[in-house]
Amino acid sequence: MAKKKWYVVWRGKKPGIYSTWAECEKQVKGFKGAKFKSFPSYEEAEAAFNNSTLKPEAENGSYITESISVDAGSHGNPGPVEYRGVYTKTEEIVFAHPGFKKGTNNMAEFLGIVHALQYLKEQKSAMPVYSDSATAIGWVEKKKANSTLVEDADSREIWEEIRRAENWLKEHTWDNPIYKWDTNNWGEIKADYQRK
RNA sequence: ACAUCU
DNA sequence: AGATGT
Ligand SMILES: [Mg+2]
Ligand SMILES: [Mg+2]
Repeated sequence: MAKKKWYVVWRGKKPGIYSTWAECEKQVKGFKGAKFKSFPSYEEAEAAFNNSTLKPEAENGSYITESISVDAGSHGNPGPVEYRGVYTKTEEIVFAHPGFKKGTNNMAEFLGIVHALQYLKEQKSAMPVYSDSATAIGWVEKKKANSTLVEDADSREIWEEIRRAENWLKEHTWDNPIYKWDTNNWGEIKADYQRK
């Protein structure tokens, strides 16, 4: 038989350090997104539990429910695209674009974030905006959508909207932080179209 | 590789 | 299995 092990549960029903697999399993079974690992000594387990930075998939805290979450949907990529924003806490849809004839996933993710900033500025709200698109968040920060989509008759509409959005970003300020939605730890963003 | 879209 | 992006 192997030597005694210690079990750290970072995310489970009750996070903590457990001395038996049975106890650990109790905290972890049926808990979506559970994070746990065994250690050969209590010292190592304690260090790992406290040093949340050196965990397998380090994660701290959760998301802010008082926020807007945006997401894009498409039928093919490139293809017809749309975006929408929801109130994270309730999943209530607060805005939705009817769709563009042809665009890319990243263009629609970008337009969704910008629309959220415009909407929240109008509401005089500084609540955060969540997006699961690292690409689109980067484009908003640079105020430049670096899409490779060729502009033709079908994509002209979205390209014009992209230019309007870039111009709006350059001409306005906002107080809303834009955060990356951590899909791996939190599941699909609340604005997701559930097509996958 | 990472983050997305089908 | 394919495309959009850093
Ligand atoms: Mg998305
Ligand atoms: Mg989605």
